[in-house]
Parts: sequence; C-alpha cells; structure tokens
Amino acid sequence: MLLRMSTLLLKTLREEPADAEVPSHRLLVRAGFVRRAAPGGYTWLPLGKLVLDRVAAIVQEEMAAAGGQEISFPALLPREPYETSGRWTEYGDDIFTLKDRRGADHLLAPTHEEMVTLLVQDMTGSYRDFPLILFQIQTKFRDEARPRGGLLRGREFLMKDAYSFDLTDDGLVEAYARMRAAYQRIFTRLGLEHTIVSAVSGAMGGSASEEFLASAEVGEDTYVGCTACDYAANTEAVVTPAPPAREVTAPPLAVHDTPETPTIASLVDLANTRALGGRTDWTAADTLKNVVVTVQHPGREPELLAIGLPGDREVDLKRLNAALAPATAVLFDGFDSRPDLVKGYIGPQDIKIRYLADPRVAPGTAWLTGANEPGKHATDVVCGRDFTPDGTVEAAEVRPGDTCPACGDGSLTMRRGIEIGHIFQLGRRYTDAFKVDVLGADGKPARPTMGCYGIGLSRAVAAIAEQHHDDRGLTWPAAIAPADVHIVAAGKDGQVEAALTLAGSLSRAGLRVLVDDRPNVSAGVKFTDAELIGISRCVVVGRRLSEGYVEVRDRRTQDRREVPLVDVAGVITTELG
RNA sequence: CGGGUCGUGGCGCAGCUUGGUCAGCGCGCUCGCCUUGGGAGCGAGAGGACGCGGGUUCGAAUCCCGCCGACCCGACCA
Repeated sequence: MLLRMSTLLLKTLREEPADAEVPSHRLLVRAGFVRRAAPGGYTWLPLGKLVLDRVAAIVQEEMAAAGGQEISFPALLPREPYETSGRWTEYGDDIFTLKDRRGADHLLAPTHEEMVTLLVQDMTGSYRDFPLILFQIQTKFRDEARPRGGLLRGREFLMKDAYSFDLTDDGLVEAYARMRAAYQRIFTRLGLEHTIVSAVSGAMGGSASEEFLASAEVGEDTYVGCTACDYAANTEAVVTPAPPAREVTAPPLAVHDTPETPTIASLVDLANTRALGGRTDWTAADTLKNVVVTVQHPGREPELLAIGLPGDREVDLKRLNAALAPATAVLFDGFDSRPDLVKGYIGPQDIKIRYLADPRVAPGTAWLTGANEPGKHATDVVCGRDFTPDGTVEAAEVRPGDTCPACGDGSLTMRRGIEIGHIFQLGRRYTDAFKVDVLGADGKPARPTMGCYGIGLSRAVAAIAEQHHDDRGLTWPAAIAPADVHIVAAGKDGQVEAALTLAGSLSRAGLRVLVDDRPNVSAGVKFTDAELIGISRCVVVGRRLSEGYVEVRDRRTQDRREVPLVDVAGVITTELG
C-alpha cells in the first residue's frame, strides 16, 4: 500500500472543533480520520477507514479462528420477528422504526438475535448441524436519546455480533468460554487495556453476562474492583452481601413526634437531640429510607413501588433499572394524589404498595423509619416482625470501600471504562420465542441454546484513541495504524523524489506506506501533521540525504536516529517485529 | 425527556448590552514572489441569505415572539 498525501483526502485542523470534548473525538477529527455528518453519525475519511478496516480484519480473523462463520444480515427489517420476541415494545424508544409506502412497520436493526434465530430455524434440522457460530459485521442503529463523545456513542455505529447455537447447556458454556478467550486475544491485539467485569443482561435477556471495559477517564461505565481478590463487576451487577437473619431482641415498635424532619439528615439530628429510644448516637445508617418509584412494565399500566434501604445510601437508578429490567423506574412525584404515602415520613409498616428492600434490611434488623403520618417516625421497626418486604432489590448505590461480595475480605474500588465488548449466555429466550426445534440424536426434538457476543468496532477505534495519544496527537498501536511507516520529505525539492522512490521500494517490500510528498509545505507542518496522525514509525528524508542517510523516528518515544538509506527497509521491518 | 450553553465564510471566534460604513479577525483556500528541519514571510484575491419564520422600526446580526438545530450536564442506553 502506498498513500501519497499530495492526493489524499485529508485536512488536518490546527484548531479544536468546538463540538468535540473527549480526547478521541477531538483528535480523530483534527487528524482527519472522521468527520461528523449527522448527530450521532460520522463519515470515515480515508485514514479512518484504514484503521477501521484493520480493526475489522483482526476481529474477523479471531472469529474465524474460534470457529465462527461470517454472514451478513440486512439492517432494514420487518416488525414481525421483533414482535414475536417482545423486543418491539421492550426496546421502545431506542429503536429506529419506519413505515414503508404501504404503511407496514419496519425497523433499523439495533442487533440481530431474531434474524439469526430465524435463519438457524430455516437452515438446520438435525443435531448434526450443531454446534454453530455465526457472526457478522454490520452497521447498527439505535435512537440514542443523547449521542455523545463522537464515535463513543452514536446513533449509527459499526458492530460485530456473533451468535452461538448449541444443543446442550455444556455446549453453550464451552462456546461462551471460547468466545471469551477470542475477545481477550482481540483486545490485546488491538492494544486495548481492558478489564472483564460481571454485568447485567439488560434488554437482551439471558443469564450469565460479562462486559469488556477499556479503561478510560471518559468511559460511561463505572465498575468496581476488589483490593484483595480479582473480583470485577459493573456497578449495576454488584451484589450486596446480605447479613444473616437474627433474633428479634429489639423492644416493641414505638412512634415518636418528629416534626419538620422530612430528610434523613434532619431526622438524625432530631433523634439525637431528643435522645429517641434513649440513644444519642443515631446515624443515617440506623434509619430506613423508603423511596417511591413509578415502574413501567412494557405494555402495562405503571405500578408504584417502594424501595427500602439504609438511610446513608442513595438510590442508584441505574442499578434499580438493571434489577427491574425490562421494566423501567423513575422517581414518583405524585404524592399529592396519594395521602397514604406521606412524603418524608413513609414507613414499611402496612404500606399499601409493593415493597422491596435492600439486602441489608435483613430479617431481625431494627430501624428508625417513618410512621406514615406527617411529623412522626417510629423506632425499633423490625424487619420480619413489624413489616415483611415483598422481596429484595439491588437499588442502593455502591460506594468505594464497600465490602467485596466475592471474597468478603477486600474492599471495593471504583473505576471508569468504555464498554467495548459484551458477551451473554442468552439461553433459550429466542429459540423459545420462535419455537426452534431440531431432531436430536435420540430422535426427539431438541431446542438450541444461544449465546451472543458483541464488539463495537467504531467504538473500539475511539477507545484505542483514548488510550493511545499524547499532547501532540495520536499514537496508534502498530497493528491497527493506518500505515506501517510515514515518510516525510523535508527540505529541498529533490527530496520529494527521493521520498517517493523510498516509498515505492518499502511498499514493494510489503510495508504499508504513507508518504508526505506535498509540494510547498514546510517541514514543520509535515512533522506536526505526522505526529498528529500518529503512525508509529516516521522516516524523514532530509538534509543528510546527500550523504545517503535518512532519519528514523519513533512516534511514541520521540527517539531519532540516522540510518543509511539502504538499510531503512530492514530497520523498519525488524522494529515492527 | 429535564437543566445549561450556543447558532455570524470551510474551521475557530469577535460584534449583540446601547439598532444606523459591522460584514469583521485568526486559521484554512486561490494567485505571485520569497522561503525550505518544527504549524514561515510579503503582496494580491475568492468566499458569508449573520440557523429558520414572523414582528417592532425610517432602518435589525443586534430588540420581541415562535420554531429548528447543535453541544455539555443529568435521565436513559447490547
């Protein structure tokens, strides 16, 4: 490959684009890799397309090595299959839908579980057709409420999704493990430092699920790690260790006048001032906070739900929503129409709506909580005696320092990352929905079980840019850089010809070459552009050319050394290793 | 969807409070000269319905109303 900058569609920007905030977005636009074309939609310019294609090639190689067969589905799909799976409504506003000229509903695919399930139903009939792994690289569409971060969250993006089909649960576990290993190889080859965390399945359904998170300040996912073991999880998937049930030793419930205490802080203050229950050491953690939310189940009437949790914790709506999926919850604000729910003084005793409690609210624990009357609270409200939750829920915020749920020893730390991959053991959710049965070895019908495995390719490019840049520009890992070597013709005119000659020979030697042969562009501009574009190896054809030397530079370390012109191919090839 | 900021040549911005040679600056672009190892210099140019639609006024980029769009924070999000 030989690319000449004199003819390349490339325009580097000296100034930062006003609409770009995160480093990857700023640099990819400034260096001429992508350009915004629509809200949440980006045009891949020649340099960017080269990178994207190299990322895709690595993914294809590893998918094939893991036994995957590549196919390609349409992006424009009819409504029916998604109606059958229930996702037409579950995905809700996040799905792009449209009508054709006859008024029939269609959608722009956000993901393809339905189609691949139908395909497998159509093309298989026997246990001999399994196991099977199919994958595709496709443009996906999601009507994101708010695209952001350039390539990091678009409404249209490139994704690799793979689907495994097995007839046994063991087979699924094996396929999942194989894909998991392939993902580790892929992200390592892409130069992405990443962590695998336990996750929740969300709208996809299914059981086991893990996310691959590329560490980055601008990441949208918060995940936890443990100081003592190798536990790692998305905050949404953190399970709260429940204390064991205990004997009820608390005195009977007692109601107290607690005027003007609608908040936990004001309640704790007053409790200590008045020595409620004979104590003056009340803390927020002794109180039971009860928060009312409106829950929307797909296609049903909204339901009111109360959440009980220790008063020193806030409700984390992300965690709550993950726990309630596919239903969604928002804070309730209609207290005026519900006199039985006294805002600021709600208690779980005889509450009229469904009540779910944090796991810390274990049987036998006693709490200071609302008495369901304005200006009154109750002490010694005991779980299991004075109230019984309808279940537990993971809705409380996770905090650094919380006890690790895996080892029970270490404490949790919190970090941010970009979700670059997500793998699921879906199970039979979709094969059940479409009643996919094949003939088993025993002559009886068998229903395949599925896994699905996604990688955001365009997002991966952005994640790589987040992890590989400095104050001068991008610093691509060699495996996915737009070229192997960037040749700069510095100095007088004769050097352009020499640079082109060198470029030709390196190209014939199998290297991917970008050569800056622009006439009438000063050396300084070329150097600055080369550093912005970020190809790892740069050859400067300049002042020592007449002596038979060129300069070889390392983009990352800024090392420079003079190399005889005749040795350049060898030096570059060796160092690229 | 809530909150905030903002729409002026390709890009980044000033001008708006106090309406009237305000269509302006930097970068980029074109042509010429010069320069050629760190975003050079000089000269000459091209390019803008000031987001859209109404309104006020003798006169609107500037004031008023409505709309649209973008970005940021939050909500939401394989």
